[in-house]
Amino acid sequence: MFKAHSSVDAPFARAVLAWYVKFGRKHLPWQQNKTLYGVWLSEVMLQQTQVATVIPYFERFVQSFPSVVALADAPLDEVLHLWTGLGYYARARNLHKAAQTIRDRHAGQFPREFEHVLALSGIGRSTAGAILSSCLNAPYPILDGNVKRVLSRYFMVEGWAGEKKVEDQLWQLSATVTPTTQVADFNQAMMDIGAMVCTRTKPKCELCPLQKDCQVNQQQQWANYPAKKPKKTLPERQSYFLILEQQGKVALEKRENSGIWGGLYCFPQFESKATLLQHLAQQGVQHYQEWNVFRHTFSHFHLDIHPIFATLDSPNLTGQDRTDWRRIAEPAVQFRVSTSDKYWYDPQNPVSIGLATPVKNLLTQFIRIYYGENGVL
DNA sequence: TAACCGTGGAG
DNA sequence: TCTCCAAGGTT
Repeated sequence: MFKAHSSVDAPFARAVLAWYVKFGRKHLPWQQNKTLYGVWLSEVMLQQTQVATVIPYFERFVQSFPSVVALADAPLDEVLHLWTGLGYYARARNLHKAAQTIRDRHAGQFPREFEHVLALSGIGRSTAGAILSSCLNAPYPILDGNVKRVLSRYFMVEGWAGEKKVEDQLWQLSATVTPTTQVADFNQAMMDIGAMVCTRTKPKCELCPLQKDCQVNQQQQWANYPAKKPKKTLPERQSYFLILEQQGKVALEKRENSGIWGGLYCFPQFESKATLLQHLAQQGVQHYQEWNVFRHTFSHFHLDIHPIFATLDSPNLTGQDRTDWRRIAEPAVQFRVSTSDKYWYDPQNPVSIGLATPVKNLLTQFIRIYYGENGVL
């Protein structure tokens, strides 16, 4: 495991640190009154996610869960609720699990030792280094997308960073240029340079503190570095969402804790229109309404969503309970949703559960139609 | 090693 | 409308 190698007096580190004093970001929410907990939370939220997207989520999260133990003690549904729309929901599940590990095995204190941090769910080498360097100035390099781009260009590294050989080389380079002191500012500066100066397209080389010795700049080759990842066309899948209404409430199911939208609540899904209609027929429902089809794109496939709306309009439920849905007529209570995997969701009195973005949007659409413009979500 | 895992902004 | 990809980690 490489630690930082460089001296702050090395030209690379000096240039980067001097740039940071003048132009670096110092006013992001998680940079104020730094705590290991807050920095950890921000680093996880920022994985594969842009700063502007994260800020409001971060604010809501620390408001609801001011400490590691508060997070650990919260129901997972509440955590996923606050993560709704941010994507990569395994991050939220891992965050919750790690908080419980910290509560139970580290006396509620976020660990300060690299190996212990790395062992927590959802924290890899780069995130562990980012947390400890940012909070404690511990001498660990980082390697996020920004740093990869800066180093790939400065040293003109060949090959796609997804290949282990290339990634190993970038880690080695990062450790070599990272100083053993002032690591917090240095690492932040490298990310800032990557995000603000050494951008993917049209880098502002004239504003870069590393311009003089940057190999890509000298050869006017920025467009070719870093190497692009080999692209492949995303497969297309179809899914039929049943939006089943009864007395103003909508049927939702809790998804498995793994896979896409893991742990979130979703409309009952069907692979074909025929199977959905067959299901409806079994409920004695004859009428339905097809809403507009729309495409939702994930990182690795397209999903064409076909929403089909129907109503269970006979309120006198004789107690026969012929359908799955009628067995769950009791609405879930706030904070106790997990006890049932199917329930009637009341959009006017919403419980705290995780909802995928298309589900949330369809619920909004439902409210507009069913309650008019005054609905609550 | 490669697939899996979300969403939204930029161009 | 479509492609690319962002403060990556896990399986």
